[in-house]
Amino acid sequence: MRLDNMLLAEGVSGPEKGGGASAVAAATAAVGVGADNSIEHSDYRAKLTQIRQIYHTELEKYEQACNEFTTHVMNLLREQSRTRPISPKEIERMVNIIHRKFSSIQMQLKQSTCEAVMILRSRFLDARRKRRNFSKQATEILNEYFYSHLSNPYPSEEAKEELAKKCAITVSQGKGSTITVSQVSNWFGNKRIRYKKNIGKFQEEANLYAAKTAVTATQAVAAAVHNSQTNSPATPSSGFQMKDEDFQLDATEDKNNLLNNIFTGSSGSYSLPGSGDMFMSMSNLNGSYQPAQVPVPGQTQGDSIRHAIGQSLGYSDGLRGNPLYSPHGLNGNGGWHDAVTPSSVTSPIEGANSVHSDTSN
DNA sequence: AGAAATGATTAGCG
DNA sequence: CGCTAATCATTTCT
Repeated sequence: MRLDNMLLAEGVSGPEKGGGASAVAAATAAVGVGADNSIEHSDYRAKLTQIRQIYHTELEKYEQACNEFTTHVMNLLREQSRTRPISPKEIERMVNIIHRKFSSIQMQLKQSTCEAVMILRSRFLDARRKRRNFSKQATEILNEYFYSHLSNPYPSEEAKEELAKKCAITVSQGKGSTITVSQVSNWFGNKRIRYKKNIGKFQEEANLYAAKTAVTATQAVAAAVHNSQTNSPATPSSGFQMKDEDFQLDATEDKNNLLNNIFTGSSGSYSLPGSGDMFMSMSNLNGSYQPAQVPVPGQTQGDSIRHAIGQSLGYSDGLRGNPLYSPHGLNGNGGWHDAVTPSSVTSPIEGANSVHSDTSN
């Protein structure tokens, strides 16, 4: 019978109580379709054993009830046999009827148990229902990679593995700690899409991570800042028609915010090790940088700071791919080419334009 | 409570 | 098979 097989496969039926461990192991093995589900197993196991227990107790109850009922009927028949003759055949027939009734009830039990297991399984396997956000550190690592490879954010298999490992290591504090390669792939898929869809929204993040990866070489920065005033390294001028206006339109506001955030260190837990030096340099470069609530004519000041950063930090891969500072790898069609098409952008870039909802002013 | 963020899944494409 | 785009379901933020 199919239900029996099913239950057996799930480890619900099969070995009677006592052999639980092996049964559960079999069950988890059966459930473990993939390979990467050694997490949260305990939860599933607990639920499964619960189901198993219920199933067995119910089954036992039914059996007992069946026996009791048959003996009861037998007694009745025996009593009746005094008043009228009852053939053994008739008795057998009765017993059969009773047994059939009870077995049908058992079928129902099995079926509902099966259903419960299926539900449990689907719940368990459908990770969407058990989504855990990655830890701060993990997303940080992933973001770092993403923004430092913004021109081509497609990590190779090895890179994915490494990232997964790195995330797992830094996260090793408790639940949901292991991040698999496919999770890394998912993350990058989501990130690419979402970044592309609304670049403006990610501007702050992009700059933050760009700066972050950049500060790992603060000395170089300091050195670069001094003689970068007249250099122009940051725009390779590769026939790319990404107009700066696109960014300026939607980014001026963000720019100021993020700059404030970066340099005041007010954005959460982010701290910039060498920010003091950098800030000083920047301030000197553009003359007047007011820390907090700038009245926001923004453009000039933001631009100068932008250039200062772009020039001083332009060596890094991260900034090369950063839309604020240089043409990024996104083409108009939505592709992520770093080989740029000569001089024909067939469609205006939607992602950047669509951001400014208020065209007035 | 509702919106936003986010990880996972799915269909479709090359 | 890996990617994109759309979508789902859950978590986190407001």
